[in-house]
Amino acid sequence: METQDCIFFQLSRAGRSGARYWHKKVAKFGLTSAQALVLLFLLEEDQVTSKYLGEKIEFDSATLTGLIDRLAKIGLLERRNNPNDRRAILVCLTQQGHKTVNQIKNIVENENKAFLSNLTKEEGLILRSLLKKIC
Amino acid sequence: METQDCIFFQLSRAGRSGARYWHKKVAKFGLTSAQALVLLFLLEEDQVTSKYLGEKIEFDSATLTGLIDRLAKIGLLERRNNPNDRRAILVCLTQQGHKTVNQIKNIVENENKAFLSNLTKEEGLILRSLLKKIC
DNA sequence: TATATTTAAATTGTATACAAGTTAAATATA
DNA sequence: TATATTTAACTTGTATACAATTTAAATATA
Repeated sequence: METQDCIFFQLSRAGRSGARYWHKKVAKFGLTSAQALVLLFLLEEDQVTSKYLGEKIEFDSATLTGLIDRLAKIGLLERRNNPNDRRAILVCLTQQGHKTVNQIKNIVENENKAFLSNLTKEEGLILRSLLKKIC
Repeated sequence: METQDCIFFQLSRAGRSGARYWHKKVAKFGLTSAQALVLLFLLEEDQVTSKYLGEKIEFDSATLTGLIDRLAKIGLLERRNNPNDRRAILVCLTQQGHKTVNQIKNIVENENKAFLSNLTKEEGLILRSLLKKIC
């Protein structure tokens, strides 16, 4: 088997390729690709614990702590106390965070299409379903 | 569009999932997932420049410098002078490197199959061809 | 030939990514 | 209730990942 055909190589390369592409699109907002994804998830479900968010997007708790730190530092979200559990935090979009993520929301669908422009619509759907199946 | 269906998220997640899985399999050799991939490429084409290797596997030159450093430090490869170009190096497997990468070679195909066990053989082929198309 | 430009690696700095361990609070159990 | 266990987030340390810069050597051009 050629190493070029090794699935671990192919998935790693595709993940990096997507992240580089996406980063170029969100850099204008001062964001990394991972940060932009976190914000998009928070637009769907705000005021969630770090634990919940990490399970949703499959981010390690250590990774998420750093991500939240940096997004808080630039004023896009904030940690709030969780009244139900003093160990936990609530990750909340700020007003500025809402503004920024709405702009990202406006481009994400088109950038998905652009990134997959080498595929037909059907191929795009198949790719997504296969990726879901293996994760 | 749900963020779960964003291709940048899906590719990032799949890449991380594959890397975690592969790392578990090569950790017994004291290797990370990226290191094991680099060694597999060197098994196919040894004594190549860092530049060439980076283009082949789409690794940044800075990333590769570090990877080569660490693989050299544990004795699996070495930098040699390139007689044709004194700026360049030649990345070469050591005897120990050959020994280790041959053991990895023995497991990589089965681990590919195991990782993709949720897919049929056809689906696996389709996934690979779609990933190739977008990279 | 002398100078300018380009190029291969390495370096620096920031951000994931994740294993392992810590801390404080919640929950289970004696 | 007192103690043990579990849990959420954070911390620490190592390894990618990559943009930007530096260094030294190769190549192009005046």
